[in-house]
Amino acid sequence: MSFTVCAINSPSLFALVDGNNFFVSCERVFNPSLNNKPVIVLSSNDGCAIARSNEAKALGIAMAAPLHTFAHLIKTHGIKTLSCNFELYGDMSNRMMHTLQRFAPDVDIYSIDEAFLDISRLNHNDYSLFAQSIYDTILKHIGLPITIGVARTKTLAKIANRTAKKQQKPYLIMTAPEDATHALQTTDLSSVWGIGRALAPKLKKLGIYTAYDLAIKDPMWARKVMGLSGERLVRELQGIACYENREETNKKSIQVTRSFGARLKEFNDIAEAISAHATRLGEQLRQKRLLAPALSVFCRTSLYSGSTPYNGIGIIAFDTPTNDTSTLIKGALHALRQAFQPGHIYQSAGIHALDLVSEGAFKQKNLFIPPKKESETSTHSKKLNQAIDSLNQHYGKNTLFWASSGINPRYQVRQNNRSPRYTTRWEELPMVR
DNA sequence: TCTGGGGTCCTAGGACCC
DNA sequence: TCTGGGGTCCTAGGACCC
Repeated sequence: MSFTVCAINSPSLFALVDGNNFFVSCERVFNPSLNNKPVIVLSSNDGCAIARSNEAKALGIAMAAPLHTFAHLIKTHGIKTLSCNFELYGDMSNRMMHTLQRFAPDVDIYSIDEAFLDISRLNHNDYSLFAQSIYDTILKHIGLPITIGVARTKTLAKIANRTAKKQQKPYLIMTAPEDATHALQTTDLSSVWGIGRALAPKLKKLGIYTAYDLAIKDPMWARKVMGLSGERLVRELQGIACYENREETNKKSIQVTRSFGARLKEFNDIAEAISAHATRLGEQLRQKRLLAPALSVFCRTSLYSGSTPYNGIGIIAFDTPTNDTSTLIKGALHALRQAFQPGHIYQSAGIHALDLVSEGAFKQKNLFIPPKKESETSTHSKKLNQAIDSLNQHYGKNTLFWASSGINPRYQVRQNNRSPRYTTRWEELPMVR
């Protein structure tokens, strides 16, 4: 096969670092009795599997499999099931990403457990040594096992990483195009980064079954069949980088969505959930110094109940973009009144803020609010939010909360077996006896 | 009893303008 | 009686990711 390599004087090179079974590995750091056992971390409400140890994968438990579909295996194989503990995983992720920054100046954090290191200009002689040293450091300092894939493009680095995992190696170096051939031939099309549910069957009908089959296509053909992203994908598979590391940019949207711990019918119960979501949204907006110009709110019934699902949506636009919790709650409840219809059995509700603007960039004032009044109220609410945020940061989430979120709310998620938040709560610090 | 939650990017089509 | 064509912007929805 003939690959076109990109410009010879500055070939790109990426290392994809990916935590192995990340959530399970985070749990094992603090609970070694989980080692070598089938372990599953469940989604909120303990609904389905969102992380599986290798032992659990070997039992045939699929990603996102609902708990009840493998309940019979739990007893017979002694599977440990844990409720998710995102406070712990988020903190472990921060530590891992921070450590990775020692190895490359440009780290693109792609998800909670993955980062692309742009190592184009590092000129290492031996990338195996480099990868091994990353592996050793993360294992020693953070306690997490990782896998590293090194290749000319992000898409190939993904494939290198996946292939290394399959071979149970800590890393795979795929710097020369010919190194990639075998990995591409043994990677199923549907495992390629960017090929999902819709494209895989479409391409298979056209006789493309592996990553290799796609890599030898003409990029312009791919453009016609799959659009711009298809063209880029084929080029990436051919070793021509189309995706650089991303600049750190502001988030464009934030959503807070939860399934309820029980099915809910009453407006007031759902209003409490939405109020709690709006509070969380406010915290996140303020932390990132962002403002929401508008919100959409939804409440929906279960997709699996048998009856026709209902999904109500309501929208509220604010006079001026805001991150004030009290304003967000009022607006969200107003929007919920549009979304809610009596008579349904609701399963989840959420709130979604789009088109976020940064606090600094937003100077424009609303024409219809007298400047003095506006600034007084906004200074007052700013101080209140700051006070609540700092109390909650210091003493733990929900030390102070808004009464509209309910004292003993019925929406509360079920978490029957959540591990302690070892690294972020003083009172949950691991004890050495 | 029981089926997650949080993101980004691209595209097609409509509205609108000249 | 005749009723263009091209451009931009916005939005909803689809597809993808973890």
